[in-house]
Amino acid sequence: MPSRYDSGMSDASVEHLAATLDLQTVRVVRQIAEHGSLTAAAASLGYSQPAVSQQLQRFEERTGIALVERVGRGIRLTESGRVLARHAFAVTTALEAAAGELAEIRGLRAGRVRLVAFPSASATLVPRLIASLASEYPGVAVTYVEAEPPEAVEAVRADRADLAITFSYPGDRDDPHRASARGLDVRAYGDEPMQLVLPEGHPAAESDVIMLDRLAGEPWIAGCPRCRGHLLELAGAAGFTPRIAFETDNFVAVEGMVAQGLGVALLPALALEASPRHPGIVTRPTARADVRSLHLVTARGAERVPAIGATLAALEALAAG
Amino acid sequence: MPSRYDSGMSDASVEHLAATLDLQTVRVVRQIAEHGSLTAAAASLGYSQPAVSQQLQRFEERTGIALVERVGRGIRLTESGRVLARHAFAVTTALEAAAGELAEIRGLRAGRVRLVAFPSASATLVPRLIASLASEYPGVAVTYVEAEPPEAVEAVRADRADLAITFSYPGDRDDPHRASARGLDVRAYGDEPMQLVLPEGHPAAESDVIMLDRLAGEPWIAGCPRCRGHLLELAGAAGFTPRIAFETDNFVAVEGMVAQGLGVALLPALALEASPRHPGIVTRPTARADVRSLHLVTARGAERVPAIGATLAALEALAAG
DNA sequence: CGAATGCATGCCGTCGCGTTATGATTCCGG
DNA sequence: CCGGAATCATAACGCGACGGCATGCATTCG
Repeated sequence: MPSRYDSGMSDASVEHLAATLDLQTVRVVRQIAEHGSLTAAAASLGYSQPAVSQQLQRFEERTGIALVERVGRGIRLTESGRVLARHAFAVTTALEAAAGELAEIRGLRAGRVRLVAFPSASATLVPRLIASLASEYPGVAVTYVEAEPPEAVEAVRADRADLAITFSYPGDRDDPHRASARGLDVRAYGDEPMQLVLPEGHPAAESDVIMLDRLAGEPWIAGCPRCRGHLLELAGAAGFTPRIAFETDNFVAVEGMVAQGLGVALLPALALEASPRHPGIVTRPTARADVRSLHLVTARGAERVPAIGATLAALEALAAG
Repeated sequence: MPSRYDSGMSDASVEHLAATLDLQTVRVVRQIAEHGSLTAAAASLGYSQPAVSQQLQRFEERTGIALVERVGRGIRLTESGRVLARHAFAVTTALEAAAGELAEIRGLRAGRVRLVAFPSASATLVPRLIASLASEYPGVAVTYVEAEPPEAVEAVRADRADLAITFSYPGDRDDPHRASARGLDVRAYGDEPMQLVLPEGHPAAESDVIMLDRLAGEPWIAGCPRCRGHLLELAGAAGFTPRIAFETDNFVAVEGMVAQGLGVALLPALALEASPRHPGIVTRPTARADVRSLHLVTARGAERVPAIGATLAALEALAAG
């Protein structure tokens, strides 16, 4: 014969109980344990007294677990109530720890951003960026690795980096705007002028700008594979196929070779800025003012990550300054 | 100049953030961290996919904290998301621990009940009660202390006991039904017959029941103060004032004195049951079938505490059996 | 014995939070 | 290169949880 004293749901599962435990009840019970009365708990939580009263009633009806019992004109926690209050401390403490860390990240007092950029940015753009971030947000950790555009984009996709600085040139078959960056955010970050590099005294250097086809017969010193692709693209448009005499991805070496009269080269402006101007060379823009485009690649929505947003903002400031 | 990349709420307080952290988001993020996709997290939580999608959006709008970023056709957690996921484990673990303990109590596999009862119940009612509880609910801890009714009620009020077994007699000025138990629950637990105790061979023992006034001239052996009060009350109703020859709260001693012919006594049935019948005495009910009433006193609503409810049910079963 | 205290109750408006249906991308296989 | 599957976002909608306020009831205190 069932007693009138059984709860009627004594065998409900622990999982279901955990799923129906709500934070409000946990907070309420914690405050009741600390203040001893329902009214004081309500005031402490910024609620009206009936609110917490109903909160408890809903919980008790839902779970069949009595948390408080009336005594006189007040209440006190039952055994279950005290048990929950004890755990409530652990729960709210863990939540506050989480909130603290999130606030640190949101306030840019913590966080990290993993940069990846092409090599010629390593000596110019990236150091300035890192210095700017470090002085403004000392709590944000910045890491940096070098990688050519295709690998850089892949690093973002595979979550090995947060922000990739890439470049592309018109006609580039690996243009980050195209398929390789599908599902990512790509921001244009301005254009970088291409500079022709000639030995001092080269006849073509007499004019301020140079038609590319004037150098059709020169031996060329090519850079990295993609830079070489850009050269071939531009030369093709100008109606000739350049004769590649040397190849190296070391820009300083390129300048040295040009100074030695071994050939001419086409270098992006950043590469030339990376080191003090090598003696014995001159640089001229192309007549068509050719450029390569810079891009910032992130996961979609990543600008809302404070550290990444701050990095994007710093990059904008660098471009403007 | 504010950048377009700032969140717009970077200085909101940690307290506010902790207050707006909700359990659903914590659970969702935990599942996303474990399953890697929003759809799988939804399935794991038993929700539809849009539900968790909106849950995340609401959180991000409320707090300005991005938890996920899109990549390809999927998502991944941001830095903040991973931080929250890490803490989410602590939070849900603490909640599950709480749920587990509550379920144990609800399922009567744990819990405690603190009993307090009057002395003559110690040897009869209480042992049977404890034995019954111990065999049916081995996980429930039972403690017991002896106290006379006024102190027993006070123990419940002061949270030194959960359940008091008390008695009262008609006209009792300390009747638990009255002011002393204000704000508590009082349940009637039947009546206990009062028995007159006479030495063997006493002339009044020849009849099956005894009119109290037949013993008006006898010396009386009184029990505890309240028992003495009951005797005075009944004798007063019968028209005489008993002459108290001895007083002791030791019921066995009372029986011994009666057996020695030192007087007669009025004892409750439970006191007589507590020990084997003392030789040389006989017991008879009073002609008016006088009784004292038993009561069970708890905090209001305490019957919903599983261990206390089970104790009440066990007491009912004992009374019925 | 009236005033004050503490909790419960009833009523009600709002909005959080689910659902289903549908759209927009992305990825994959033929 | 082109459907189809997979994944998340969006829209529309309904319900119930959850607040507040006003009020009632029991207890306690002066």
